[in-house]
Amino acid sequence: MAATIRKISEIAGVSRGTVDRVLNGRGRVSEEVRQRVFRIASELNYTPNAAAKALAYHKKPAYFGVVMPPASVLFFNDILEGIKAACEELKDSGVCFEVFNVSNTCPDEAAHTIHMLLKKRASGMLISAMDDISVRDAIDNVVDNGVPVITFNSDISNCKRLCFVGQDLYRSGKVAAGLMIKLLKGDSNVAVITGNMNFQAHKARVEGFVDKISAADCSIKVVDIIECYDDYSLTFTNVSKLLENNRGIDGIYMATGDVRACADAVKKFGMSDKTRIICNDTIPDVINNMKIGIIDFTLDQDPYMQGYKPIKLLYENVFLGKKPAEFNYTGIGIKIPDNI
Amino acid sequence: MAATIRKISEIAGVSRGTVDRVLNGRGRVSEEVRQRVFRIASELNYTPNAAAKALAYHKKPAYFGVVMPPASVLFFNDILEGIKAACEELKDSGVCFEVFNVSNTCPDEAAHTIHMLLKKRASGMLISAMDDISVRDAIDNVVDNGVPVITFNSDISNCKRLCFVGQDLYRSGKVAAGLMIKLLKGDSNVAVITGNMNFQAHKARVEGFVDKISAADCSIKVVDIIECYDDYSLTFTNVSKLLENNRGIDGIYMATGDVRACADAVKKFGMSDKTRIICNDTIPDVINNMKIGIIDFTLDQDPYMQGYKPIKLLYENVFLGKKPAEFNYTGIGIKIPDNI
DNA sequence: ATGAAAGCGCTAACAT
DNA sequence: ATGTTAGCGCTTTCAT
Repeated sequence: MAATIRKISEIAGVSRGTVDRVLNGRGRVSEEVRQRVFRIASELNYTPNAAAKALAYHKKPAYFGVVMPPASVLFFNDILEGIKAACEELKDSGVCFEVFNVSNTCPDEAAHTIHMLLKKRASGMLISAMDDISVRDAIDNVVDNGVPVITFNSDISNCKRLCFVGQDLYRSGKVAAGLMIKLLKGDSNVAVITGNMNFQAHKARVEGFVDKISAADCSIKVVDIIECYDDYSLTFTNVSKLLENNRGIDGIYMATGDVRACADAVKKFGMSDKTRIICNDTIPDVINNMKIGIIDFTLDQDPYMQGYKPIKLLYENVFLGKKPAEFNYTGIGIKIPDNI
Repeated sequence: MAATIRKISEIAGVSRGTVDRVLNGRGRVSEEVRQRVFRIASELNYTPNAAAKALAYHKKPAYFGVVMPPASVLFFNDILEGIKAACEELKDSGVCFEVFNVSNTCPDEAAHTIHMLLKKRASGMLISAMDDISVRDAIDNVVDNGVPVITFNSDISNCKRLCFVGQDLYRSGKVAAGLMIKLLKGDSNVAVITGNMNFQAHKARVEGFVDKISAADCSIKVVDIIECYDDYSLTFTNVSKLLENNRGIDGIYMATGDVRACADAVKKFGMSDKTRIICNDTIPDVINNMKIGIIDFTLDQDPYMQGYKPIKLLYENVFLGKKPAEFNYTGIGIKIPDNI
């Protein structure tokens, strides 16, 4: 029989209310009783009963905030699906989540929302925002106030968040390389397009790709790594340069950037049969270009799970005291039109 | 505010006990009251509070049975992981699951266990067994007694089960074809190995593969479809025949069967560079053969989800009255060593 | 600083 | 056939 607050209170010779105060850090308990209760709880391997807690919180559910970009950033549509599904599952669990869409280019907006949520006495937060100092400071402030924070999709470096849920970017680059190796036989040249190598997130996939190609027993050469800063025309121009005059580019890995621009350039030069392209994420533009044979594979990062999992982890942490792993990587899915 | 049994009872002018009897079909209620209660419940859009239900069932949880092959069938290891995870999540939800491992070759054993579970008054069952008449009859008997059944991993045809969780085999064959098309350029010949074309489950993938190849604008010919009945030596012999004398086989699709036998034959003839192989499932033998370059891709059917999902669906159906979709297909994952 | 008790929505046992 | 009531484990409010 699992331990309960009642059992602990009987053993400790105090009331259930006191045990509740100790275990939930509500203060107003003598140090001696506090220690005794903690000791007994740990000896009995106490974990709170989720159903009882949920029922007790029924009238006034614990409040959580989710801070993320608007769904107009297409990719976040699927993340939102996961969030909704998790909330639905937890609807009788005594918790309630509110989503705040903030700009994904102006970090101050995120920081501001985070401060607001702390004021509103949120019991926890889920955050997907730019890796900026203002966001980092806001998060650290929240955590210092005893409120846990989980980052998802894109991590915030060196902050006090509880954990991160998202893709292992380096590994994703390796998968892309593994695929490229299967597609290209014999001596071949590939180019890599990314956003900005000064951003760790834009660099990681490139490194994974290059490392895997170097380590593999294959005759592929990475002939170019081009930063296009997520810009359409810059990408179009650069890819066009790669393809024109038949310079012998056999494959392109779009690590980060505007896939449509790349596809358009390939179409313009009629190189779709000669040039193998691997990119990321499963959004309409990519799907369409895969269907017409411009793009060979896209790597999916399971956005649904990137929404679903953080909600569950935050709930489990706050309500059940579970400690998540620091990094919760979502699967790296290889997609062609048939298995989307 | 969500409707509760109390609110319904007040509107209907009956006691909460009576409402409980109606909504849970415990009988001993007049037809007139029954109808009134149902009408009010539906008008208020009533759904039971999961936490309250869980707490009430705390002392005597509802009992569910899981009937499936032993974990010595390697593939079921991962399914069991999913089952365990789901059970852990539901541990305070007033339900309890017991797993029964039965032979996957002798269907009577499964049927017998199913009957036993009905006698033990199980509130629901999860079943993965041979598609045999004895199992079908046992399931129908259980369902006729008002106990829901969900099949998983392999479906039981034409039975009264609530739903199925597992792979869309036909679609899986199409994905294999999609990959083969990417791997083979120019005129090429592929062979398909399966178990027994009289079994719908062994036939479906082959059909998906062949249909996709036919529909695609490619110059691949399916030159042979060979039944090997999951037998090692038969598979080894047949694959050897395909490869010896350099008969121009460029690809092999192992739809169903002994992958190790196929890999061994390819090794024997030293054709690993020339012959592209696509198979199914992510088990040690397959992983090892992918790492050494014998197998190019394997298609994963997300066994973890095939264990996790049925548990959740059964719980949600019995406890929360949710109707699942009839077919719950798990993802078709394309795997190479880098993304396992 | 600590205790006592009501209540969250549902079930089950008992009473009528 | 229907009503009444005592829990399930936890939180919260009110006393002391």
